[in-house]
Amino acid sequence: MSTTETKLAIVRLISSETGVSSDELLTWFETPKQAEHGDLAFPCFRLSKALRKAPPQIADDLWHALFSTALPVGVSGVKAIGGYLNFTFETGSVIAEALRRVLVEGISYGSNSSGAGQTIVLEYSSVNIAKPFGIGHLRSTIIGAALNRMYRKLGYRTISINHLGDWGTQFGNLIAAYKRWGSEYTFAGNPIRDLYALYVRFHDVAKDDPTFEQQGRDEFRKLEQGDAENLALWQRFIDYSMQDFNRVYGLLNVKFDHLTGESFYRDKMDAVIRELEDKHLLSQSEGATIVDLSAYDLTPCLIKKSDESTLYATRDLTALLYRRKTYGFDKILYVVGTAQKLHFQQFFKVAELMGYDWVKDQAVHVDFGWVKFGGEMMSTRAGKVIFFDDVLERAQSLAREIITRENPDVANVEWTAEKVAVAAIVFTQLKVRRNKDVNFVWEEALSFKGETGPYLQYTHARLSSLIQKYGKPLPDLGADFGLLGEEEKEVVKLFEFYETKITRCAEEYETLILADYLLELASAFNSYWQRIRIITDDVELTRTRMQMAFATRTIIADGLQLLGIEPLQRM
RNA sequence: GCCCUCGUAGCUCAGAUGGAUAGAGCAAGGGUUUCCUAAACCCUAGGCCGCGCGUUCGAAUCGCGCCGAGGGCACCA
Repeated sequence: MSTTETKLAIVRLISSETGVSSDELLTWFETPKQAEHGDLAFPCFRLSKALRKAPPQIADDLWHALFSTALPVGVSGVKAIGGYLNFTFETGSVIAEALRRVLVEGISYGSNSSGAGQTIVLEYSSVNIAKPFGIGHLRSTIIGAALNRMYRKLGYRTISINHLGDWGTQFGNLIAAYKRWGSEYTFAGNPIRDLYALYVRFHDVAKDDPTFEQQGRDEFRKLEQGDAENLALWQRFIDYSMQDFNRVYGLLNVKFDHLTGESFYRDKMDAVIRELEDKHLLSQSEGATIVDLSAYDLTPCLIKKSDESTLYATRDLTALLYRRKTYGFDKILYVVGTAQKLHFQQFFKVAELMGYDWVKDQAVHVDFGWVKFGGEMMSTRAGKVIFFDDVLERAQSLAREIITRENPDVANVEWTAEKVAVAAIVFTQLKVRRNKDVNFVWEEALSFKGETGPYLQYTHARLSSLIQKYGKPLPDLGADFGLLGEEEKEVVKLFEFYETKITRCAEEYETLILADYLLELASAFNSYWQRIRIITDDVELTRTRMQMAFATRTIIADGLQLLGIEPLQRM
């Protein structure tokens, strides 16, 4: 008897009593918020209007009519509490069904083929060349990469793109700065710090010296016209930057299918501008070429500056159409900060006006809030940033300290400390809702207790050493699941939600849902582990309990992997 | 000025489609280790869910208004 069949049996009974269709009733079920209320709750509130009775009365009456004398198969108890009819399932059947599935499906548990045949393009990270990897860039990178993995788990074909900020006036600025001060820097070791120093220095001088600012623009024009020296410098800046970014991507275990930045669309914009012209969408305003969007309560979308050069929107529009043609996606997600919301609304609308109706429901700006520090915005220009490297370094040395103190026989301490540090950093970004601004607090980033990445890794590591100690092959489907009871049920009953949680993440572009679930599962297991001794003299009982432990580890390992966190064997 | 987002415990955050006594973690206080990792576990304390009005049998959740914080609003990206 499976729980789904039990649900059907319950629904049929209620349907015959109330006249509401079984299909309708099935969608009403809820999971009680408190365990002692049971496994399944049927809320009677929606019946109160039709029956003209108070919900608690309805629950009571239904109980008397249907469940006071006999129980449906698989149900061990029914109680009417408040306006709810609460069902408790027979422990054995719940556990056996959920546990067996995890053990049989292993690492593919939670996956499905709901996305089969569909392609999703994800644009994320999109870092700016010549700027160091700040803690703010992390959000796009981490959220995007996690969503990418989840979509793949659900059977989608995904294409990930790092839309590098590798074109624009700032490169002229950098070239101008390089030509003036370049000889003072070595660009060895950590070349991006030198580039960043040039960047800050340029803005510092340019703010009082407009001729320097003009030099920057001139250098960019030369770059656009194909000046060999400037092109070579530009390429060097990219190489330096990518060297550094690739190191960070390696640490975060983030990969991209394409590194097509803004410069990639340089020679593709003319065709799009011509198309806009042909479709009579362009107009002149204050010397610039725009698409007027006032009919849609939007400010105009700038296509060309008054000096004929292109803008951000032109490049993004071009990229959108190029990707559509090249990848034929069913959906395209832009994991970009919420500050650019208007920009996305604008060029999406322009594409729509060009006749690309699919934009309406296939192009999505997955926006996210700021990473603030001390309640303030971080700004690269003002030099007010927290660098990824600095956070990593501090977190790693703290992790190293704890490992050597708590578990001195861990073999590869440095490697482990790095993985723990990354887990802490990554998880803080994934465990809050996207649209919230998050405050970066050192104390929190360097905490490995409670709701953190290291907590999940720790749970995984304990499970791993338990499994190692047990030493026998797992999974073992011959174990007698009937030996498991109420204690195990608290853990096992969470298993069945895994797939739903991943699906919800994918639907809402929200990593928090999975992050939160993994914490709940880990916490349930840790609580169990504290109370119950798993490996005992009772061979058969040990055998079944180990199945539960193994299944728990399977889900935690898979979930961590989806989020981009290394599940550790020891720490 | 117009538009968008946010406001829940001292701090950081959960509370999907309105529903049971609003939940975690950190910090604070107390406790647990002859035994599978104490980065754990258990207990205590801590709340006019920014304020007001409205819709509803029922509102942290929906609507309107106000207050507060942040962001965006033409040649940066």
